[in-house]
Amino acid sequence: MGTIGKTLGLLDHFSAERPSIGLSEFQRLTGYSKATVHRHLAALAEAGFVEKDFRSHAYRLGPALTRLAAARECCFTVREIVKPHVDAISRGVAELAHATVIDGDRLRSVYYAQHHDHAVRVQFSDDEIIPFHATSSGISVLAWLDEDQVEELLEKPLEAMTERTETRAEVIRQKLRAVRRAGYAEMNQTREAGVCSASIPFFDGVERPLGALSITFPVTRDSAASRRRFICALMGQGQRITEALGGRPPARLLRIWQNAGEADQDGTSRRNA
Amino acid sequence: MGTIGKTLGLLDHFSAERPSIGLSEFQRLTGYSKATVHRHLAALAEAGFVEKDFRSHAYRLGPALTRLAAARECCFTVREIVKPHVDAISRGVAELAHATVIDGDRLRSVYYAQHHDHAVRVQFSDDEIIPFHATSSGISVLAWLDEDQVEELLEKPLEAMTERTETRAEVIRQKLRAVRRAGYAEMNQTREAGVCSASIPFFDGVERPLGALSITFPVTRDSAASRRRFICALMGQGQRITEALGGRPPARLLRIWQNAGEADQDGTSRRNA
DNA sequence: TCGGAATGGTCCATTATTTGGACCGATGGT
DNA sequence: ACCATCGGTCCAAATAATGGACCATTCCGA
Repeated sequence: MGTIGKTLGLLDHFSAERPSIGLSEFQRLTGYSKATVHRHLAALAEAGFVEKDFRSHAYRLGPALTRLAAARECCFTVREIVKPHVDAISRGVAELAHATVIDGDRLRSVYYAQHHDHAVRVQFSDDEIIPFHATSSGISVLAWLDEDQVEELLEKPLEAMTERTETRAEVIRQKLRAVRRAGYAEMNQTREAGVCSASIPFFDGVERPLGALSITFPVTRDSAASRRRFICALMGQGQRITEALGGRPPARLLRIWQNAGEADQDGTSRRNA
Repeated sequence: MGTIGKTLGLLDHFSAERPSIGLSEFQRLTGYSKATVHRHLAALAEAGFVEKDFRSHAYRLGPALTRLAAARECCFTVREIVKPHVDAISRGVAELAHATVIDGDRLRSVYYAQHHDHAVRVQFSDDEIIPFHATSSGISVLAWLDEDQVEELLEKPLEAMTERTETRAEVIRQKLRAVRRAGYAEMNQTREAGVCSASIPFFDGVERPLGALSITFPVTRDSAASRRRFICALMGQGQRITEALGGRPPARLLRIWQNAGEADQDGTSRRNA
């Protein structure tokens, strides 16, 4: 790795938990000599990527990052970032895939890709209301949201959108625990009769859920095998879509996804043998 | 300048207006050889600071920036960034200084610093309503806001908070033009009887106004000389506070501030001579 | 009050990396 | 079919990065 890589690597040692780092601490974290670390930090500081704390003590992330991130966001909306991943999912499983983001007390659709292989397919329009409690997207997001925020949302009365919609907060809390363990959420006709869905969440840079990626399909195509395919496809994109958004999934979730992927590999090879 | 500085310098060529740049274009922009530019971009891409467009064409800002910016924002609120600048202003002019940010259709106070030199001083509390049309902060922000957003705000009925509050949209539009030319806004008892204020806006990374920095003082201390002092102090912090926030003021405003600063220098030296 | 062990920071000869011109294949316009 | 331009690669020469020794300051316990 070249000098540039090393220097930029320094920035990765900052996080929400470790917002400022001193010279010696950096030396220990990186293994480079003090002089090297100091020169790298000086160069980063020169460009505004880090800044020194008041009495030239510890270093922390600098304003240039905010500026550049704003420039990126400005011409590169969530929709565009998410698009290729939604398209990939949709192509992969030949069903409706869509991405939603948190917008106050509900989710907002940012992009969806319809697939045209099936005569029977789920219709979808952009301006539909997507409540947390009645959709797999919502549940997969809630599962990784701050407990306080979850409670705030569950306190309000929950609308029963179909006869299968769960409206009891305690049952939903239980579901969230199961979803956290499973690494994905699936729902069967809780929002609209005849429609099932499966979802995984995606995250921002500090492991907060931003929204969800989901597959929506008619109940007539629901089976153990198809659900397995859908969930596998979602998990395959999970890490990629979060990274594309500049985010980082919780390590715990990442492990679940990876284990699931390996288990599936094994299954596939056995079937092929 | 070392290698690192050159590499990071590449990122500065991206902006809202030029969101993606090809290899040859970079070569022209920087003057470096194609090989050099390519290697720098490859290193940046490796670290996620830029990403290549679909068919390995142009480069654009990468997800790592979003991630790091989020980490920075997470432990480093606007309040903390703004604080030293507000304190500096307050100390410098011995008056109440405060910073506000846009919050929907009004401003929200994020920090203020009271000064205790005067027996008579403006009282201020955190939860006051700060409407755009009746405050210098609001006017200075409006002056640099999207025309569409300005119109949206001026369409609503404007409350007369004192007998001097301007409520005619057309007169306010006129005022905004004057404020854009002047580089600052000042108001005399338009929000509260006996209270004057002067403000300058600060900006995000793509030249959108975020909020304003202002000095608020009793009308009894209003004079041409004091106003001049206040405005001079504000303009002196203008660029710094925006940069600390990771932002960039419009070039046009920057020129106005610099010219004003130089003019004042001249004035001072003449007075001292 | 003192001394030791942290801390942040600098210097310089050695070392390893960066540099840019020449060169290659691909693409697109005329 | 041509030429211009694009992104990308290679390698000897030029240059910048490296880290151990060293210094000043601060902090902490005796």
